[in-house]
Amino acid sequence: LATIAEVAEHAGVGVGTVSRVLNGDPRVADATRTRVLAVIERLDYRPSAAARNLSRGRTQTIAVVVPFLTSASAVERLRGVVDTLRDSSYHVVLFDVERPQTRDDVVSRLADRSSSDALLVISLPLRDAEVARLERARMPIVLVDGRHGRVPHVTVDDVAGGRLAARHLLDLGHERVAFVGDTPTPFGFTSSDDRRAGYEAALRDAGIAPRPGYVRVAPHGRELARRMTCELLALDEPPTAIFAASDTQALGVLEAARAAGRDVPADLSVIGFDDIEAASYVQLSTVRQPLYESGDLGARLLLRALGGTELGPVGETLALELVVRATTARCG
Amino acid sequence: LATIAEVAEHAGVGVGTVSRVLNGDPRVADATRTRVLAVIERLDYRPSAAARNLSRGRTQTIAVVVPFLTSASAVERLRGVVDTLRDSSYHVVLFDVERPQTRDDVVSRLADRSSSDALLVISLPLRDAEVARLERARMPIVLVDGRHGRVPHVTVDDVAGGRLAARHLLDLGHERVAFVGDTPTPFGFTSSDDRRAGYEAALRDAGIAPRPGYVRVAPHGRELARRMTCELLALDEPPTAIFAASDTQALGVLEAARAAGRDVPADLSVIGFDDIEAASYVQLSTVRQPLYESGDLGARLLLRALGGTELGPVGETLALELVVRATTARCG
DNA sequence: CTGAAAGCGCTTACAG
DNA sequence: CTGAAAGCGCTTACAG
Repeated sequence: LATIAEVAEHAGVGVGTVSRVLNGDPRVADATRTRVLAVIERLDYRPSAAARNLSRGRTQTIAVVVPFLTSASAVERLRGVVDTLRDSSYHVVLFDVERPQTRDDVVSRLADRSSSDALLVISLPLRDAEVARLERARMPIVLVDGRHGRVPHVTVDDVAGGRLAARHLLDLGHERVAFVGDTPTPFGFTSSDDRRAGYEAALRDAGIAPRPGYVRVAPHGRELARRMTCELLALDEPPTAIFAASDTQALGVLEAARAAGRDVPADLSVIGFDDIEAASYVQLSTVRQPLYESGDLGARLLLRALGGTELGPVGETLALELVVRATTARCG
Repeated sequence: LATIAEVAEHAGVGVGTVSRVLNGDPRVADATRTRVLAVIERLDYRPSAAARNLSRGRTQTIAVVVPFLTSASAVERLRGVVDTLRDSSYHVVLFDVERPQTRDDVVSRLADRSSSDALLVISLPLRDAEVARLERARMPIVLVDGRHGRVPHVTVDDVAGGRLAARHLLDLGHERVAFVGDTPTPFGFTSSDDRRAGYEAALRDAGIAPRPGYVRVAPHGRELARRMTCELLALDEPPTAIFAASDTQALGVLEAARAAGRDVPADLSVIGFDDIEAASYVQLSTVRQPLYESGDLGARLLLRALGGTELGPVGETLALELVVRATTARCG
């Protein structure tokens, strides 16, 4: 309720001096500072963020865009971002993008320095036109789980990850290895496709011909993965192993296996991707990608950019790791 | 980059007129409006949020405080909040509170109309002094999964929920029923205690004397729940059923049972609380509380308050539901 | 070390 | 229907 003018009045100084005290400017006499601080305390004065933002031209705010409900992994990345930003002086404004329409609105509105100082985008590709507009607005950006030639980003090598998963199954003697993944999304994700490419490359390298019907895709989600698996298990020659493009989908695969009376891993090996928390609940073998760390690193990069460091179009690639638990075993 | 003054200049009008066009004020001639809109379009003009906030005295921002990593259920509530607020004109500023220290800082800083218009607090009790200060700042507040005499809130009846869980186990013929829950937290949560109270009441009603050592508490988390269960299972007379105060803890219970070679539900029945997504993965019986809906309803209440409706200290109590899956069965 | 004043970019009575 | 001007509450050169 109190304003800087009232504080100045009560302390018998000018507003400029109060402002200097507020901002830790050293050129204020100790006696004056003490007096001003006492008045601030007494009046329970808090500077208006809105006024400060306007006059400084900064908002101390970072906009974080994330497709929230879409995947458990996005939440994990967000945690990394929020944890890191908490110790900074920046606030996090959360934009949850579900529909492509919302995505477009949000991204276009965000190219606006008056509402946030910087932009962190999780698991959402940016179009060239959008990047251009953001650059024009001189808005620092970092992409987490996204890639763009002109924007700093944090990713993993999904193709290598797909290879890793498939090779694990091949090493266990499996030859009938199927893939369950995502259809192309309206947002333009490519992770699932990249993982499939890695899977196919690994099979090729092992001299195994691709089988028709062994690659299944549907919109992301456990339920549809379950259904695709039902179809796979009903084939004349069903797979002995399945690589799911995400742990969420692997959970659907496990569900279908259980419903079909297939013992995992005796009858069917299953491997996922991500290592979300639920993966360890069900002892799922998977390819771990550092989700939390990706958010953490992305936030750090952004803070560095806000600190004035020119990041350039750097891409940080985080390491993947095969995590063998109880859902994969030797074939036969 | 463009300002309202430049738009006005280019359109040959005053800034007031541009402002009126921006805000949909009807008293602008159609011709003028068209001309102004054309200039806005051409200059790619976007009003400065900071300037608007300062002059309107509102920020179009809702601060959401949530103990984020602490529990899967908090994330689910947050989803409900964010989903509902997305279709409003309000932005969500996320405050993730992990340490009690952070909690205090955040809550005290938040009593400030210049940085947000309203406050939504998830799973965090508010102290009287804090409520008083918030009221003084005339800041609308809603508590989700919290209770306070003077603040609108959304909760469930945890005592009744505890009863529901225990009675389910009793109905199945169990007499040696243990409880695994949380120690009092520095934040002052009481859900676990309330659920335990319900559990104890149900046992009492059934004429079953409380057994020493059957009630175990530790800080929230799967791992510690696992350890407590190990101890329970090592008792001379181990329980035949365990009620965990949350699904997260129930997952730890299941882990311990598996490690100890106890078949669930043949040797041990397990029931949780919450019905987080992972519960269905592992076929966990549980008491479902509407997590997403609690966030959704909380956000709606807050929007109503922001719309000028006086809410009063209403408390909305959502319904609980027993969900029987595969981890509970008849005793013996 | 400090004050007076301009400026940040909007909104909104107030006149006309 | 529209313009000129005050006001929102800070920050920051500019003088002194």
